Order: sequence, then C-alpha cells, then structure tokens
Amino acid sequence: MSKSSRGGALSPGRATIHDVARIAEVSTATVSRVMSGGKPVSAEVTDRVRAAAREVGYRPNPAAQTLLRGRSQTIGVVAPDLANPYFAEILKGVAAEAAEGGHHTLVAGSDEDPDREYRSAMELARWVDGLLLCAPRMSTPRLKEVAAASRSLVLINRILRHPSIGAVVVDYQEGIRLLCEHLASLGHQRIVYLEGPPNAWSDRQRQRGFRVAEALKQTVTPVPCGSAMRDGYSAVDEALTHQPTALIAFNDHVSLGVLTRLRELGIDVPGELSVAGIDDAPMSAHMDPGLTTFAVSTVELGRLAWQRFSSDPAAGATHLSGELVVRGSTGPAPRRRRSQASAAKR
Amino acid sequence: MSKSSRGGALSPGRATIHDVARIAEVSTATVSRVMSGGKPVSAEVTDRVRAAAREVGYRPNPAAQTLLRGRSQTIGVVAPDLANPYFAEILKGVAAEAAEGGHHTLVAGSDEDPDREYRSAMELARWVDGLLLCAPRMSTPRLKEVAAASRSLVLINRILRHPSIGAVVVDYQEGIRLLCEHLASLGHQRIVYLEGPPNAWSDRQRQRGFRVAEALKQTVTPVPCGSAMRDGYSAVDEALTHQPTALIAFNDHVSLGVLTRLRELGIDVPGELSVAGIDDAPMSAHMDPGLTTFAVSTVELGRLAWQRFSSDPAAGATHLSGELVVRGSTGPAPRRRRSQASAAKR
DNA sequence: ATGAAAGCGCTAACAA
DNA sequence: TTGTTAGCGCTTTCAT
Repeated sequence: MSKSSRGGALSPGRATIHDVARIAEVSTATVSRVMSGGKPVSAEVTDRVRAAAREVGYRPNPAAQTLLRGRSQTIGVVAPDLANPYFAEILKGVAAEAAEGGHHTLVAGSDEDPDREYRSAMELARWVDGLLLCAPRMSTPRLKEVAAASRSLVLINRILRHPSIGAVVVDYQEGIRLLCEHLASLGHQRIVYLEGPPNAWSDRQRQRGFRVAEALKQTVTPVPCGSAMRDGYSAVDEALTHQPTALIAFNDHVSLGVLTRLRELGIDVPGELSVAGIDDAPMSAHMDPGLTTFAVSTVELGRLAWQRFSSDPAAGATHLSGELVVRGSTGPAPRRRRSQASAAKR
Repeated sequence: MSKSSRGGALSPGRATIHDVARIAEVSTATVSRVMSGGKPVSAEVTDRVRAAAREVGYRPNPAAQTLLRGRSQTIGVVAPDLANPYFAEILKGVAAEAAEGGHHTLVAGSDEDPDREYRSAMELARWVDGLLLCAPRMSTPRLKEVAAASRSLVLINRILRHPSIGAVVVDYQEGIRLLCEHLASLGHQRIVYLEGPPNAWSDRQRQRGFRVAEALKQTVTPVPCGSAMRDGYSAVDEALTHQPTALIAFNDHVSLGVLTRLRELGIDVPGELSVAGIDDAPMSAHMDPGLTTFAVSTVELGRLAWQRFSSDPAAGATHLSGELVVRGSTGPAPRRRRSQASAAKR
C-alpha cells in the first residue's frame, strides 16, 4: 500500500514489468507468467500481480515482446491509392480479419509510383510478419527482392511464379469475356477499352480477355486512360473519335468520370452509347443509369488475402471469380452510328 | 571473402548487426555508427561496413531500435469505417504526410462500435508515438483513458477540453447555416434532416447549426438515419411522411442512397424535392443531378492532423471551415406541396 | 510454484 | 577513430 504510491502512476502507459514486480513483490518472471496466462502460478500471487498491474496501468511493451519473439503480430498493406474505394475496401476487410487474429495493420499508399511502392514495401518488410501488396506496379526483380526481405509475401491482382510469393487474383479475363458477350448479345461491334495504369498486371489480364472479341466479330480499340475518375472523364473525347457503340472502362471508378463527361456532351447512355465498368464499386448501383459491371467481392478478396498469411503455404495463386451485373448503362447498339460531327465536336 | 560465405545470405532480411560486424571485422558499435550516419568513422571502415551490410542485406531491426529509443516512429489511426471515402481520404492524407516525416501508419476500423473503437485505440496506443482518432464515438471518460495511455492524442471532428488532447474539427455548424440559408433563398420552409450515428459529435454540431432555421422561418424535422449509403436509402420513406420540400443528409454518402430511393419512387430532384449533402465526396460532382453540399477538404484535414503531432503542442482545437457548393440537386421549392398520397404510397 | 539469469538486436555512454 | 560495456523491457530456460 505505502509502497504502491512510490510507484508513480503518473504516466500509466509507461509502467514496466519491473514496476509491477516491485509492487506485487514477485519476480518479473512471475509477472510475465501471469500476464501471458496458462502458466502455473498460485491464485494468491496471480491476484497480487493483477492488482499491481491494474494499479499502475501496466501494458507490456510490444517492442520488447517483438524483439524477443521475433514476430510483431503486425501485417503490412501497400496499395496504389488508399482513397480508391476498391483498395479502401480491401484494406478494411484485411484489417478486420487481422484484428480478429490478433494482428495489427500497417498501411502505405504508393500514389501509383512504382518506386515509392518498392521503398514502402521494403520499409514495412522490416516490421511485419506478413506483407500484402495490392496490385503492385513495381518490376518483377524488385518484387522478388521484396519477397526475399519479407517473412511472408502475398500479392493481390498480380501473379509471379516464385516459391515464396502467394497471390489472390480476380479473374478479369473472364470478366472481360462476360462483358463482351453481353455487349455482343446487344449487337455491339465497335468497342473502346479505356486502359488502366501502364504497369498494372490486371490491365494486361483484361486485355487478354479481349481475345474473345474476334470470335464475337467485335473490334476493340484500346485508349490510354488510367484508374481514377478524372482519367475516365478526360479519356472520353479521344474514345469517341473511334466511334464506338460501347465503352468498357478499366474500372467503375473510371466509368463514373466517363458518364459525367458523356452527360456534358449530351450523349445518351445507353441510347447512343453503352458503358460498362469493372469491380462493382458501391456507388455503381446508385448511378443513373446504373452501371453494368463485372462484380468482384472486395470483402472476399480481403478475407482470402488474410487466409494466405494465417493458414495456407505462401506459394501459388487463389483465383476469385466475379459475376456480370447488368444495369441500365448498357443497351441495344444504336441502328445508325452517330454522325462524325456529333462525335467530334467538343 | 571466404568469411562472407559463412555468413549465410539465405534470409537477407534476418541478418543482424553482429553478422555485419563480423564480416567487416569491426565492432557492432561501429556498424551502428555507419548505419545511422553523421558519426565520426574513417572512410575506409565506412566502405567495409557498407559492403558487408549490402552483402548480407542487413536492415536494422526496428523492434530493437524502438525498445532502445522509446519511440516507434509510428502513428495510429482509428476510424469508424475505413471504406467510407471520407475516412479513406483522411487516412491517405495522414499516411502520406507521416511517411514524409519518416513515420509509419497503423490503422484500425471500429465498424461504428464504440467498444471496439476503445479497444483498438488502447491497443494501438501501446505501439505508437501518436494516435489519431477519427470521429470517435466512445464516451468522454474512455477518451480520457486513451489520452492517458497515449504518448500523444489527436481527435478529428470531436472536441474535448483536456490538457493533452488536440483536435482538428470541421465547422459543421457553419455548414448547416450555409445550407439553410441557401435553401431559404430558394423558398424552402419544411426541411428534413437525416441524422448521423447516435454518438457522433459532429452530428450534434450539425444539429446546433439548425438553430438558424427559426430566424429563416424554416421547420427542421430530424429523422434517424446513419452514415452509410444504405442508411440514406432506407430513411427516405420516413422522411417523406413529413412532407418536406428539402432534405439535408448527414453526409454525401447518405445523400447518394437518398437520390437512388427518390429515383425509384419517381420523385423529381430538385423539382419536387431538393437534396443536399455534407462533405463533398468525390462522387458528388458526378451524380445526376450534381449534389449541392458543404465542401470540406479531407486533404487539409489530414495535413492538419499530422501537424498536430509534428509541430503544435497537443491541446486545443484547430477549426477548419468549408464552403457551400451549389449543384443541381437543389432548386426552388415547389409551389404546391406534393399530395399526401404521392408521398405516402410505397 | 517461484526466482535468477541470460539474451533478443540495437545504441549510447565511456574508455582507449 | 574505434572498441567495450551496459541496458532498453520482456520471456524463457534452468535452478530451486
């Protein structure tokens, strides 16, 4: 009692195991045993220790625990854009699962910069037990470097044949196929594809998916774009010069920008032009018209990514498939192509 | 040379300072000096150490550094919903600023659960140098507990008079005032406010803002709602029973759900009903009609929050103001109130 | 059931 | 300029 007041409960977060040991009049080893539980300690001592711990607000120093155990109970997540709903949802899912499993989540955004992405990944690798790279844009050799520096590495939407790299990927090739078939059934022959970021593996998967177009007698013209709303907005004008009857964007986010620009131009969707996205972002169902898209469960993506850390061996890829969601933004191809004039002017 | 092969470069991330010291044939202290830089070490030794470090891929163990220094170079961010664009953007901003300042960012989502929020905060507090709580829903006593357990605590959108708690808040009261005045100028007298989550301080600020309504001869009816799109969608029907000519939602996210439901009901916006949101979410400009809203810079919010950690003393609140953005979703109040029938049916 | 002691990887005195 | 040593806070043998 008199002793305890000497302990100094001024900064509760800063009490160490020694403080507790001193107050409870036991060794630090015993305190440790009580705190971790499941160790043989007498009831009486347990109570004394618990009381002392509560008194000074003792909480074990995680750095010390990490140093000793060699594991930080922390995972790292790196994504090109933390504000992009797609990655934000994955992060939310992974962080929730990780917390469930007693792990913390460290994040870093790369702003689509492969170099920054690499540096962030290497930096986080020092800390974490497992590293999750979302749609990494860095080169393959660098990715292998990261793998070597990481205790455990999992990729989302990128595949790399490597013994210690795991992956969870969405089957975007199938997504494009479904979208093309859907458009074909509506009579669309001229499609423009708004491309994603240059180094995105998942963009290449989409491009591959377009190989079905030939069989469907469709022409697909790729137009450089990006992954953000404003990219879609800006790419519309060039897309229109190819006089498509339908337009598929890299993702729903981009489609949003597209719809806005088309509205400005007074082009009716889907009357004059059909528009489709990919991913089924939360707001896609709320657009007017609703956006036809290839729906992917980000929740599931996050869950699967976490599983790679906790259960599965690292190597190999888990494939996740999505489904076609038809809403109002796609409709029958117009009988007559819009006039050159209406397409080009502004 | 011959020695180095014994070092075993198998797991590069796991090499310790001892390995480097052995290979470079110096003491660990010297290695430490070289790695941290700015210490007096001869050029020749520096080279040897650097070479050895590169050879084994040495990277200092952050847990050991943290244990020694007492600081982890890490901040923590807790938010009610990591997938909510508002918080995702704040997170993006804070994480970017923190990285700039050589800090890592630990995140946790609370799913709007005050209890989970408290536990996450206390847990992160063990680790981090600074803790950022976004729109915390937990009770004031608990918040003080967290403050006591944290090295440094900053709140976004919540104020608490406490010597060691800093805050960055948006002036939502002003936002509501601007919105009300705007609607008044359009002749709106009957407004429904779709309330945010029960424990949100920022919701209470909004409610206070509505005190201007009286002077403007407006009636404001609050209707319980929430912070998510689906909340807005679900709350519309009850809102309509009050026969408003305008509707203000807790945030833009909610407004999106509102617009969708109104479209389903065939109610014209803004012809029959005006709708306004708060925050100016990225997609708000892309809706049809565009959403009138009180715009807040999340980027600035993130930047200011980070500044609280790096420069300012903790206590006190920084106020951030926003601006009215008028788009198509608000218009003149309809001459005649919609008939009871049309409002109630369905 | 409990304590003493070693040591995780690193850095900061203090010596030399 | 470089090495030796102590110790950050904790857990885990190994004794007792």
